[in-house]
Amino acid sequence: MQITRETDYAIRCVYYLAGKPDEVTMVDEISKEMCIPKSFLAKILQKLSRAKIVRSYRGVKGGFRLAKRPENISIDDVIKATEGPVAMNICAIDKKQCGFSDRCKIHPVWVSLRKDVEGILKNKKFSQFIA
Amino acid sequence: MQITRETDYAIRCVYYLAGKPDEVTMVDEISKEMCIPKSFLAKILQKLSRAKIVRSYRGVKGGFRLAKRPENISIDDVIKATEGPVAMNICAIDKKQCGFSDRCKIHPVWVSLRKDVEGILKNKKFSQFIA
DNA sequence: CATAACAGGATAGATTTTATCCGATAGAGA
DNA sequence: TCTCTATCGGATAAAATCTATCCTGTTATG
Ligand code: SF4
Ligand code: SF4
Repeated sequence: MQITRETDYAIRCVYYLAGKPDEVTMVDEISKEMCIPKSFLAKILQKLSRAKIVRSYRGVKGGFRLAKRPENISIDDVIKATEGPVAMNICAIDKKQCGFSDRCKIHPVWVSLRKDVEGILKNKKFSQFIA
Repeated sequence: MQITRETDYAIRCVYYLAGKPDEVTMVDEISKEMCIPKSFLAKILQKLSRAKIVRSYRGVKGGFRLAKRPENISIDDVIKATEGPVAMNICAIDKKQCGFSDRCKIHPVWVSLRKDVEGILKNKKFSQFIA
């Protein structure tokens, strides 16, 4: 029912980077400022990087920077990057995941709820959270 | 992000019982009809019983029956009984669960989303699902 | 009082979560 | 070019949670 710590960290991390979208920031700084275990954060940033939410810079003076403007990154994007699509039940993503779905009257509840929640989270852009 | 199998089973189980709200049904029957492992279901029914969603009858001719009318049982009630309050993040239930919540601009998103989702699920009564 | 059916506690395998570590790689600057 | 720094990516693992089963005890029926 809940997002994982990993995803929460990811959101906090993007939130921090959104505060200085033009600077390259080291893992170590984000880790300290946002209270996220450094080695774990490094792994999370790799996922965000593959999802094109952040860009990485290696070597001396390296670090991370948002790959897009904060107004073009939603909370939903970050969740997708770390733990896949939002859904409150397996059948909301893929009906076939449940052998019971053909006979199931509850199924549409999850499909519709997913649509609602996804819609809300897609509308939460990081530009809204900057201090 | 997702409800557990246990909760899905619980919902299916209440759904089945809602189809015959005045009969006492054995675990074995629910198990077979709804494709739920019997011993697991027995445990789940204990939780539903403690939550006053079903009533149990012991001894010969025993089994389970809804403790209320289907129109007075919501999906939210069942989720609460098996895995506690609906929330997409720890801080949506209790701000203090996260040491970062005082400084956190994302926090209100989860509080508001929780309210929305809870509202939707509270409105899904089992009377709506009867065939 | 024999039997049927639930109650509740103990247990355990599988999976997921939450990390950590290390060798490899790439870039900046001397 | 050489060195230093910071990320990359894979391996690893402890802890927590999920999923499920079993067994003993209790209760009610006929
Ligand atoms: S809601 Fe119905 S279709 Fe979806 S997982 Fe549960 S039983 Fe299957
Ligand atoms: S959203 Fe903010 S307050 Fe909530 S858990 Fe994450 S960091 Fe903490």
